[in-house]
This record gives sequence, C-alpha cells and structure tokens, in this order.
Amino acid sequence: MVGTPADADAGGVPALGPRQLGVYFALMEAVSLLQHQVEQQLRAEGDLSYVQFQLLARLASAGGDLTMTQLADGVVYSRSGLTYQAGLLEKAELITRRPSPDDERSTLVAITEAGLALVGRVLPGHVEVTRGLLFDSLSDDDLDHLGAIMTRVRDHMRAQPPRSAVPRKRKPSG
Amino acid sequence: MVGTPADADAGGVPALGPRQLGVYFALMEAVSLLQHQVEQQLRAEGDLSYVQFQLLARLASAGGDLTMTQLADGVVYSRSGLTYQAGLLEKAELITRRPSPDDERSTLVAITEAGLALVGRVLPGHVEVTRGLLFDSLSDDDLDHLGAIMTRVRDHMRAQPPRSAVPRKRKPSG
DNA sequence: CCGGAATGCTTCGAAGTCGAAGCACCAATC
DNA sequence: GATTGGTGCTTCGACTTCGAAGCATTCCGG
Repeated sequence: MVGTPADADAGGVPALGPRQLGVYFALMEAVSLLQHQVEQQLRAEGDLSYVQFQLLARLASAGGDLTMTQLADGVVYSRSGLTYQAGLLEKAELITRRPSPDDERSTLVAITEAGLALVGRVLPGHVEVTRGLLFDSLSDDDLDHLGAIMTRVRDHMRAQPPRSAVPRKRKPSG
Repeated sequence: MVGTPADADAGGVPALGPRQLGVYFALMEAVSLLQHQVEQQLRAEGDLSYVQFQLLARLASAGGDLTMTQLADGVVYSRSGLTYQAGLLEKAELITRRPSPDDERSTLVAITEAGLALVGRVLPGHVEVTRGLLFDSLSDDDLDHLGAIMTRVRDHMRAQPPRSAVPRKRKPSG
C-alpha cells in the first residue's frame, strides 16, 4: 500500500485503513478487467463499443424516444461525446434522430429495427462473459449482498454530484 | 417503424437473469461514477489523471524500481499507453527512467522525491472522496463482504485473460 | 560462436472523450 | 412585438488510449 495509516495521519487527515484501500483497489481493478473483456466481446460480436451498447440498451428498454440529454445520462459525461456516438450509430442505421415537435431544440432519438436486432444478438454473449468472469465466482448469497451494496452506493452517488447536465453558469441549490 | 415504441421490449431484448443484470449494471455505474469523481479530485489537487496516480502509487508501494511491463500490469492495456504516460511523468520529474543493468531491453522506472511528495499530497483527498462516495454507504460488515467478493473476483479474472503482455503472434496451448 | 525466435520498449496513425465556444430555439419580461 | 437570459445540441481543438509495426536486445538450439 501507499503508506500505513500512520503515514496518512502524519499528513493531518484521518486515514482510511489499509483494509478499505485494499477493498477499493480490488473493486476498481476487477471492474476495469470486466469492462475490458466485455468490450472485446461487444466489438467481436456486434462491432460495438461499450458506450454504444449502453446507448442502444437504454433506448431499447426505454420503451420510447429519448432526448439526447436523457440518453447521455449515466453513460457519457459530456454532451459532445454523445453527439459523436449518436452520429456513428445513426450512420450505421441503428438509431434515428429527428427534431422534437414540442421543443425544436431537442432531438428525439429512437432505436431502429436493426438496432433492436443487434442488441438482441450481442446481449447473450454479453451476459455470457459477465457470468464467466463475475457471477461464476459469486455464491447466491454473495450476489444478493453485492446487489444490495452496489445499488445503495450507486443511488448515494447519483444523489451527490451533478450528472450530464450541469448548469452552464451555476446552480443555486434548489 | 419507430412510431410505436411501447413494444420495444417485444422487439428482442429477452429477460436474461434480471437479478444478475441488475447487480451488474449497478456495479458498473457505481464504479463509473466513483472513478469520475476521483478523477476530478486528482486533477484538481495534483494535476494527475487516474492512470498517472495509479502508476505513481504502484511505484511508491513497490519499494523499488519496476520495469515498464511490471508497471503497466493492471493499469493500462497497451504498452504504448504506458510509454506515453511515462513520458509525461518523466517530463514532470515525478519518475525517472534508466536502462536495466541486467537486461538492456528493460527500462527501470523509479519514483522521485517529488513524485512521492505528490502522492502524499493527493492521497488524503483521494481517500476523502472515496469515503464520501463509497465507504459512507457501507457498514463494517458490508466492507468485509465486498472486500472478500471483489478480491476473489479480481483474482479469478486475472487468471483468465492475457494481461499486458500477450504473445506477439499466437499462443500455442502451453 | 551464429542465426532465428522471443521479449521490452517506442513510434506512428486511428479512434474516442472531454470542455469550451457557438448556434438555434424557448420562456419571461416589458 | 422586441429584448434578455436559459436550454439543447453541435462543432472544434486538445488530449489520451489502443493496436500494429519497428528497433534493439536476449535466449536457445545447433
């Protein structure tokens, strides 16, 4: 580790024990490995990046059109990143974009038949990879516990920071 | 067409182990959020990317020089990525590179005083962010369980795929 | 000792991400 | 109806990452 708790205390900040640091590093590395493998599979079976897969999956499960901002939420951390990816997906005819009738600033994004078919085609392999790498190592009880933990943590994090649409200037705390 | 999207689910997204998928998505999103916030903090307090921080931390905890390949392991997925980052860190005088006396192909990387100081300076904030976002939501028991799970999963994944050094041409079984 | 294969690292080009700036549209106010 | 500020998306430039190709060195069989 990068320093005993005593070292950290010397810096004047209450330390997080090495146990917590170990958990943190294991978590980050495991997810990094998982994500990398998942990307390999998506690229191989559907010529998709993980981001693109997330976007398609989000559209497929949304049950309707989404605006660009809604679509970006939780997937990319910049609007421009989504514009780029949406351009690729549209060129590949996996999604369509059209101006919203209600608000002409907004762009409504919808998934095409081809997009749905592609998601259906890569999802089984996706699940297969995650099972082989993640769920194989987990007991039924582990799964429950992990689910409970990560759901709680995610919701906690979601509440904290601004997400894809930070106010351009500043946001008075509502 | 895309006009009646209420049937999106019927289009081809089968329900494949919804419980596991939920855990998987929660895990990925939580880590993504955490990583993003951590990067903000590192950039603000030390002008470091997460990758750079990982490299410095690895060197600091190694207790000695590491070769480029050892350093890359688990941080980047390409050698060239490390060459790039090592170049930046060397230019910032946070690390030094010198050829290995034993094997002149190898480059030995060492952290400098400035590098150690920087790690010591950003680590408290880093810990602070992770505590606020991650550990605040975890009970003592959760921490144990999560640590056990992720360590096991990580080790399982490490054993599976080739890491930074895949055989250049092909790998005969063995 | 010599030649071919493997290994360690770097260079190069392509692709993706982000933040800032910019354009078009909506809403509120006069 | 015109002006001013806020919002949605895109464009642009800088930066980072990866994979393939390349160079230098080491290992291994003869």
